[in-house]
Amino acid sequence: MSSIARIALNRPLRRLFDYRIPEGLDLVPGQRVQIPFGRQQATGIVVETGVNPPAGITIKPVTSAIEPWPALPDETFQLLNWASNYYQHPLGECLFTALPASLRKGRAAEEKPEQWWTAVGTGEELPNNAHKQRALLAWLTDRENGASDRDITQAGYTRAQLRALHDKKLIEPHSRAISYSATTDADIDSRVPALSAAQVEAARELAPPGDGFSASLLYGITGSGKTELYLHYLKTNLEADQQALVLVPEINLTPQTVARFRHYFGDRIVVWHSALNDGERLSTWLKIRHGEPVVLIGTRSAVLLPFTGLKTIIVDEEHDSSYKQGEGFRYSGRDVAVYRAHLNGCPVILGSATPSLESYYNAKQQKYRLVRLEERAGNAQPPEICLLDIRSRPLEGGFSKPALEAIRKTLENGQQALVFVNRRGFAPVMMCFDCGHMVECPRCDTRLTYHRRDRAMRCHHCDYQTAATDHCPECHSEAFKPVGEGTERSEDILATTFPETPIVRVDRDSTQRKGSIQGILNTVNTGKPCVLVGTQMLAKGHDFPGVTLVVVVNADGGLFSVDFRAPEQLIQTLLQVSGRAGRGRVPGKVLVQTCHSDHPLLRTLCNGRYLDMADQLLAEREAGQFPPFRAMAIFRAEADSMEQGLTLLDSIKPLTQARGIDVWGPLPALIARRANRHRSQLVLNADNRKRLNFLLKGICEQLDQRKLPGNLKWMIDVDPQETG
DNA sequence: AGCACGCCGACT
DNA sequence: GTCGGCGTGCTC
Repeated sequence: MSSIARIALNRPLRRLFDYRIPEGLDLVPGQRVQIPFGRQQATGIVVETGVNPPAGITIKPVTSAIEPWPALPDETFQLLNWASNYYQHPLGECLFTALPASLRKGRAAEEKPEQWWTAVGTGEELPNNAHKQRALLAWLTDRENGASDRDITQAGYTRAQLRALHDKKLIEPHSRAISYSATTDADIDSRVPALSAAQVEAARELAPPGDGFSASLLYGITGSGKTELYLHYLKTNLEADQQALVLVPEINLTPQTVARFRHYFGDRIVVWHSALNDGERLSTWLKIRHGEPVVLIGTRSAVLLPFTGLKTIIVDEEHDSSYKQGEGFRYSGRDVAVYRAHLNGCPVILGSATPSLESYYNAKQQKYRLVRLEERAGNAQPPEICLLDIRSRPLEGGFSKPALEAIRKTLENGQQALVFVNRRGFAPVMMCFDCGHMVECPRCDTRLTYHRRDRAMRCHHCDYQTAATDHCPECHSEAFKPVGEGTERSEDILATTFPETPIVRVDRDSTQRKGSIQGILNTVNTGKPCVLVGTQMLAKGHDFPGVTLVVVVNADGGLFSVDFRAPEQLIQTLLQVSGRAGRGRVPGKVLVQTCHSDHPLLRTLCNGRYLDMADQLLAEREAGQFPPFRAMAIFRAEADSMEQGLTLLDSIKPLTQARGIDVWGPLPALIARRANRHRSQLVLNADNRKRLNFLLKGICEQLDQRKLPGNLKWMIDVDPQETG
């Protein structure tokens, strides 16, 4: 009896397909195979062998194994199996996301040898006007060993010139295996980075590799030198034949960061991010797969790479929401990293100045060890944070008089100001700008959201809705508007108020227009007085030594959003943006405009201690029974009409009725229409993750049996980052 | 996801 | 007469 292999394909199918294994072929899980699939040939990945074939189907044989070894080694394969189940995403798509594009298509797992060229002719016969070709030929003649394609294009010549010379038989190609330029030992600092007393203390508390799984939450305030600590940790603990993974948010993977690591690890440092091309991807993937002892710095997807000797994982800025993939296979790089460390029996270090409530909660539950680093390196002082109540104050483009005065003073002192417009957490919650009143749901402890389309106010936790009013129901003021409106004009107002001063806008639009954030920031780097206006982008990564004042235009959107994560993100962003101020000699000041200066969270913000706020926020999450106290998942639907999605979600709602599971919706998503697709959602909030997972699996199975119109799509988001 | 099959409208 | 639109169904 011949054996059967159960195989996953890179298709959005929640099923596997069985194939006969031909005589003499040995297959193991994780191995790539070529298989006939319908009328086409496809690449598959072996999931299981020796299974019983289903009855009543003619089983085709595997065409061939693409290579004799598993592309996904055991530990990576197990990790992806776990993730497929945890996130309820089709296994095939999960497995294939761990392969570079060329391997997904079934191409050989080897690098294309680089093309090298040498000159063989003098070029006398070249036409007089072929200056470029003549120059390239001369350049090549100078190089006895020839030059590679890459050398040639880097020297400023083109492929067209190369081809022209080749056609005239003046140059000759050879292939040569890619040689990596080795960093000379002199380039590498063999010492361990020097640490301050506080850093030494923190380093001692981190578990060394070799002691099995451990997770540490490194709480290190801005400027406390977390990167030094990572370097020190890797340098002292990582053995010469071991691999390490350092995850960073995309925005933090800058040449400067990589250079800092290269200084100590030379060519052992390898990077992984979205800007790599297919060749670079394959090359790095192969290094990892073949167990080369690299230290890989990468973004989210790096956590899925086929390491075979992984001994340490570091997740920098672990609170960063970009670790969660927002579409398709919606995994969290941070959470997968923790599971991977567990699977591997190795340590994982989660670092942040503003830890996520999830991680902080795990630390409080003694699941993670909490390592504190609360001393700023050097002698920079933390900024002073003040609240500026704007109730009943006339605003100009969102600014109160005192805020504009503060900006004026700062400029007069020859310093720079940063204006932060908080758009994240912006929720269309109706608020009275005179008395601060907001309309709450009579049945839930939550604010109603304003839906402009039908001028209705709705609750996202039950089906309550009511018509929007023009006046404040409390004080009848006409200043009754959705929070966040009126901030668009911030830049204009600044330009007319301070006509002599450059106003530098930093947001998605302005950076796209001018190419890079760096160009925009040149004005700022001169140190001359100016005002920076921007969103999220300003909060991360960049240092502005000349900025001594930060004005937060409106914090209230984040305080009273329907999204339960908004207050956490607000606090994190405010602290990160505050960290931009006063990095030079002059201490910084932060002015936070709000209609709720008596809000307990904002009051705590003024002492600048993140963990105090995290404690408060955790208490709120517990009271509201939100994650991390419960496990959340969202069924999302997308269709050509809102009706279709809501009907589908309505039909699965009865399936979700179970003890310990709260169900909210179905409701239109906060962004109800995107690219002409109408989006809706059904939120599940469970007291038990296992039960939630079991329930999701059952519903998926049922939905898979149903015949749905082609335009109607549904998906599951486990541990959602955006709950609007 | 691909890809084929299928059934209706406007073209040389 | 047929070319092609995209709805529906299937892939071991």
